[in-house]
Amino acid sequence: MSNISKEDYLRVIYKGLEDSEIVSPSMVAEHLNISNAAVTDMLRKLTKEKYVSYEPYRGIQLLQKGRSEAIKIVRRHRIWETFLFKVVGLPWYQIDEEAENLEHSSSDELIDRLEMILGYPDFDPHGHPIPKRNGKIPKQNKSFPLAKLNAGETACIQKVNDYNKELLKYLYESKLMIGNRLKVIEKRKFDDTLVIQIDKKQLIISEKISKNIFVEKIK
Amino acid sequence: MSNISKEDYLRVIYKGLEDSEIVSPSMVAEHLNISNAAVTDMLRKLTKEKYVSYEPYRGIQLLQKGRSEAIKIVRRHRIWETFLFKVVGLPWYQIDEEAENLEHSSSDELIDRLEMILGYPDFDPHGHPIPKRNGKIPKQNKSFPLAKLNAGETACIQKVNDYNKELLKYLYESKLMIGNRLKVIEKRKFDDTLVIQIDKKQLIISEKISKNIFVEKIK
DNA sequence: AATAATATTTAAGCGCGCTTAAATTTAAAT
DNA sequence: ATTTAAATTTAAGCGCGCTTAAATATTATT
Repeated sequence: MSNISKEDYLRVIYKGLEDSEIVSPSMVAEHLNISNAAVTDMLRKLTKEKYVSYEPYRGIQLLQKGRSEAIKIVRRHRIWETFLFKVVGLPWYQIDEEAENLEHSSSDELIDRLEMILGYPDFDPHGHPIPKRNGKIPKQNKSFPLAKLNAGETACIQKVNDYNKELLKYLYESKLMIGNRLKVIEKRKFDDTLVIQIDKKQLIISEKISKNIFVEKIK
Repeated sequence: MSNISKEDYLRVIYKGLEDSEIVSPSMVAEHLNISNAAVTDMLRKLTKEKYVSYEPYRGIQLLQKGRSEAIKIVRRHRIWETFLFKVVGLPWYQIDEEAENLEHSSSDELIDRLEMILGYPDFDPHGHPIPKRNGKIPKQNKSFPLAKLNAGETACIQKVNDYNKELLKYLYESKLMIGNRLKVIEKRKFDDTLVIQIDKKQLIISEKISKNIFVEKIK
């Protein structure tokens, strides 16, 4: 991988904060595939320039400047993902990778046009909200990892983590996609492996996968 | 401007060779807005890696490796330009700038899909041929700069140089676009300023502009 | 409370693509 | 042929984002 920019750091930090309270340097390093030392370096710069605040072992926080910058980048990323999926027709599991490259090379005007062509969508193909031009973020129902569902419960897939292409490919092939409904048949005590029913087929899902799928309960 | 890559150098060299026999380091420097010394540096690398051959004051030549690489980049660039114009709807004078950024961030698969969506066009919106996936380049009729046309002659605009956004904007506003027909009413001896007729209106065009417009004679 | 494991920072260094200023080469003009 | 102008290269240096290895700080374990 070539050069990682400030934008990548901010995106990863922002996405990290979407899921968990605390985002540590090592998490960032892992997502960007770089060394911890590199993250320390960049955090110093981002701190100096008031993008983030940071205390060792207490996690990274986005300051106003960093948050609004990150939202712009996430907006670009998710609009590209949606466009690549709906208009260009790239496969569901490939759009994240491609958008990651394009997001750094697009003017605001281009992004706005893509958004218009798409009809101002609220969510991207992986179920994540697309920030609006003014920074507003579409609201989503409360959701939780599929891993926490119990036997007998039914739910609907709201979003999935797109950290890993292989995971996405697996989900795609198993039809574990946004909006689909599923039911937990069995939850194995020891390793939290789930047996679920989706689309009239049964599927066995490890905890490593199910924790990346976020669902809403169905009343 | 941030970092210029090998790809930019190769694209500029290739495009330079489309128009003139000799491409010098200083021409490259000017087009990329960097110093001559930077070009010297990069030429050393490109020569060492067998992309180009080069003799001072005799111009830069593309070797096989460099030529095929350059063709790929030009292909990406021109497909993006066409897509941005026809599908996204960005203005004619803005697509070059935008494509210059996107061309470095696109997989071959993405480019191939865009090309398919466009219906495998032979030429981009500025009239330049789009190399095919296999490297083949659509043939064009012989053309020459509008500046060389004489009073009374009629011609058709085949392509325009897209080096400069302001130039393109001017051409756009004057309807000096691809395929349009024009007639030279008068050619002023001293400075080669042209008076032309296009679309029933008369236009006065300096030599600095007319040398960037390439036309075909109409029989 | 002492020790082990983990997270983070520091230090030194590297490759890249750029810069400016000075030196050199080639081409053009007289 | 000599001078002048223009193009090119060399030299020194810089900022960036990365690396690895070693040092240090925090948290977890016993």
